[in-house]
Amino acid sequence: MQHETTPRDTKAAIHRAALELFSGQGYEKTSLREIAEQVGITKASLYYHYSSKQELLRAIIGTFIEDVRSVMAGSDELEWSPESQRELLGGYADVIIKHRTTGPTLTRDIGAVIAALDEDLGDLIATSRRFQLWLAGPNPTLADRLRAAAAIECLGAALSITPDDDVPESEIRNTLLEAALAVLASRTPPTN
Amino acid sequence: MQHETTPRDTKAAIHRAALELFSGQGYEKTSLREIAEQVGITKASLYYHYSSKQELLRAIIGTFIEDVRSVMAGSDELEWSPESQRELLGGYADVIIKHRTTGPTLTRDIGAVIAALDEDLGDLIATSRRFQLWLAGPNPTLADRLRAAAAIECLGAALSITPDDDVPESEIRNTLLEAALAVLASRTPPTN
DNA sequence: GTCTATAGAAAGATAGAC
DNA sequence: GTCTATCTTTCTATAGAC
Repeated sequence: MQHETTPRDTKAAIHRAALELFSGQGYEKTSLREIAEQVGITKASLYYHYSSKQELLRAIIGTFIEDVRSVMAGSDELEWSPESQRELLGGYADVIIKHRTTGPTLTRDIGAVIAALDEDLGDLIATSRRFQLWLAGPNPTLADRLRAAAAIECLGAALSITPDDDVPESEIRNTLLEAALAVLASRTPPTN
Repeated sequence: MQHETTPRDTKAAIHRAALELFSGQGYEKTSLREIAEQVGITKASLYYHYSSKQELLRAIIGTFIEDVRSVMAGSDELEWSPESQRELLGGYADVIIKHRTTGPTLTRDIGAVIAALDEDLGDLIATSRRFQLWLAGPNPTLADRLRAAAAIECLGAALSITPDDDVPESEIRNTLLEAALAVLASRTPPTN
């Protein structure tokens, strides 16, 4: 309780400001000048803490990516069953809700995120594919895989809820999880 | 069959090139130099056909936006019923699938799209909100509205399917529509 | 750790000849 | 309608003093 803008952790302040600006107006449209301005330092000082704009982005999305991969990797060890399906999907929902503030940056600036991931990208894509396939259940048809994609997309709706809405996170989680499971269970009717 | 790069419609060629580049690497990361290069003209010539980069974006998303709004506006005239719900949701799916190539640009560069919409934005947001509320059914709870958002998100999965996949569009449509309806029908179980 | 100053590149856009 | 040439602005990033 000594300073207004926190003591020596300018680094954290930069992180916060960047996250806020990236979320609000996108990665490309946000300049380091703006970030520095919001923190109250100069661009040059910013470079003391982060060696590039891309590294700043990496720092922001890092924990999210790690959490997502960790959950998805669970599909490599868990045998498929309705119960494990529910469990993993629930874990996925938890991660998304936990990182709700980082979400917009991730979904919106995919291009920049992909570039920032660099060598970790291949791994993540492969893990994601395995997860989606696992989610589709045993011997999945094309439609099953489509449903798996849709179920994942469903959980993404958590990002479209503004955090200051008076909807408790537990209700968001439950509602969307049930919705995603309903998607997986849905089957096209006889004909149409 | 007189020319390689089509006769006098440079404008259409610019449109195509821009759509391709925007989809591939994003709006902000694509420069007018790149677009001009791909078309085989200079930047200056490009400005003869489109007065700004933003107008080029407007031209690209224009028909999509109009179609989406048109479908959503249907909720203002149709009385809610399970049948009309299915009908409107189906129309929404059709629009998304129809504009699949434009989709990535729209979802990815939201910031730029919002800026380009400018005065049409307010209208679109309002229409979208009414549509979502209508979709949630009569006397919707918060959870109902969440499900409506998730159902819409569901249909967005159509954009994540690469067009050269050998999945027929009709199957995509049916599968995702049933999935979205399943979301709307899903209800959280007793306790958890 | 923070600053001033600036390098170097690339962007969007315009003027005016042909 | 297309070009060359150029303006103006802004960006990321670095050098070096304090």
